[in-house]
This record gives sequence, C-alpha cells and structure tokens, in this order.
Amino acid sequence: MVMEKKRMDCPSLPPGWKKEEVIRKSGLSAGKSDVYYYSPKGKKFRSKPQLSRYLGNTVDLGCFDFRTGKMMPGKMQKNKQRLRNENLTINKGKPDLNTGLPIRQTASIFKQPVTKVVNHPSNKVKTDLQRATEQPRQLFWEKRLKGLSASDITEEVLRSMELPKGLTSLGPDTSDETLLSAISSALHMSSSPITGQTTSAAEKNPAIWLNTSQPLCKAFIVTDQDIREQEQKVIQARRCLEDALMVDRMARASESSRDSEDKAA
DNA sequence: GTTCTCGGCCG
DNA sequence: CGGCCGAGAAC
Repeated sequence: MVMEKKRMDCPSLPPGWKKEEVIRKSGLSAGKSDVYYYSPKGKKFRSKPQLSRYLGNTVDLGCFDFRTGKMMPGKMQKNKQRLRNENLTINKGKPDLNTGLPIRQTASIFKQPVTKVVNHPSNKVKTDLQRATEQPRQLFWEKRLKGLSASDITEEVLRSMELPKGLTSLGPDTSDETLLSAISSALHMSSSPITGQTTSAAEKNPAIWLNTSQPLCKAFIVTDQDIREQEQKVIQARRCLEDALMVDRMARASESSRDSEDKAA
C-alpha cells in the first residue's frame, strides 16, 4: 500500500543519488508530500539550501527544482516573453549575466564530464574535427563580458588586474576592462597561442577582417622580462590560493559539524 | 541517541 | 499556496 517510500534514482542525476517522495498520511497536512535526496554516501537532504551548502560552489543550483528533481531551464517562466525585451532595455547599464561563454551549462545540477569526441570511421560528424573544435562564435562577443568582475563571497569586488602597456584593444569597445576579459577568456578557452589580431586590416575594419579565434586585441610582443615578471605573479597567486583553500577547508569542516548538530539539537 | 513525521512560519 | 526547518513522536 505505502509504496511511495521508495528511493528512486533520478534521471539527470549521477548514479548513486537517490530521490524519495513521502506522502503525509495523517494530520492537517495529510496528502501533502515531502521530497528528500540521498547522497551516494547515504546522507539525507531535505531542502535545496541544505543541498546547496553541501555541494558548495562546485555546482550552480540556480535553476534546479528540488521537488521534481529536474533542471528548469526557464525558471523565469512568466518572463518568457519579456526576456527578449529585458535584454534590449533593462540590460542597459547592467551586465548580461546570461552569457553562456565562460561557464559550461550542463543538463544536470552536477558537474558532468565533457563528452569526448573520438574518431569513428563510420561517423561523419564525429570525424569532422573542425566541427568538434570550432563552434560558431558571435562577432565581438567579448562585449558581453563588460561589467563582469571577480568578487569575493562578500560581493566585494576584487582588485582588477593591470595590463601590460603593450596591449591595445581593438573593436567597438576599447576599454581596458573588456580587453582584460577578452584576453583571459581567450587564454582560458583556446589551446592554441594567443597572438591578438595580426593583420593590420583588422584594425581598420574589424567587422570584416577580425580573426574570430583571437581576442579583440592588437598583436603584441612578449619579452623575456614580461615572462619573468609573470612567473613571479603566478607564484604569488599560488600562495594566495593555497591560503584560501586552507580557509575553505576549515570552513567546510565546521559547517558539516554544524550540520550534525542540526539533528542533535 | 537517531530517524520519522507533521506543524507552522514566512515569503 | 509551497519550501523549509523546528520539534515532538517514534524507534
């Protein structure tokens, strides 16, 4: 009769994660149901915030629907029609947070491995390396990064990086801010060398001559001195990261012990 | 002590 | 309403 108490593995969740729906059978709220999740290790989760805390920053639960266990791509359903307008009007002044470029949007709330594209003699698409590696890209897409900046958890904007003098921006938005975003993105996403725009034609009419696989930046020269200075910065940054990771580990430790007190209390 | 279950607050 | 969590009941 009471077969509702079965732990189901949920499609769109990795193996090991279970979802359970329990129907209330008495009281004023009889008939209502509660949803729980179980981690692979068996820990029970009874709310989205709790799940969120456990998964930390590794996962964006933004459009995850706890009750159904599915991703709701249009979490702003009622804005469905407005969305287009919003991007044209309200978006003035505010950064476009919808850019999908720097962040991989997965179907699940959990990080999914990238599908590996391998050569397969009988598969036209998968042997087409060009298609696999070169996705269409919007001209001047870097403009979408305008206004985005790194911040710490208190939302205090972190000090921006300084760009070497030799770097000059190119295109419709020549601010240093966008240039920095463009170059970091290029370094992050491309495995080939970043040279900037090498043809002088691109400077005169970027809309036509832009090399879209390179950032909106004039060609530049990197000296040995530049490299040595950068090495020092990296070393410094690694020390900071090391400290931050240590702090984070301790914070998580105290958080999980607080979670246990949840029940004890 | 832990787990289950429903109440009830709050947005 | 429904999500979230407190707390009593049940084990």
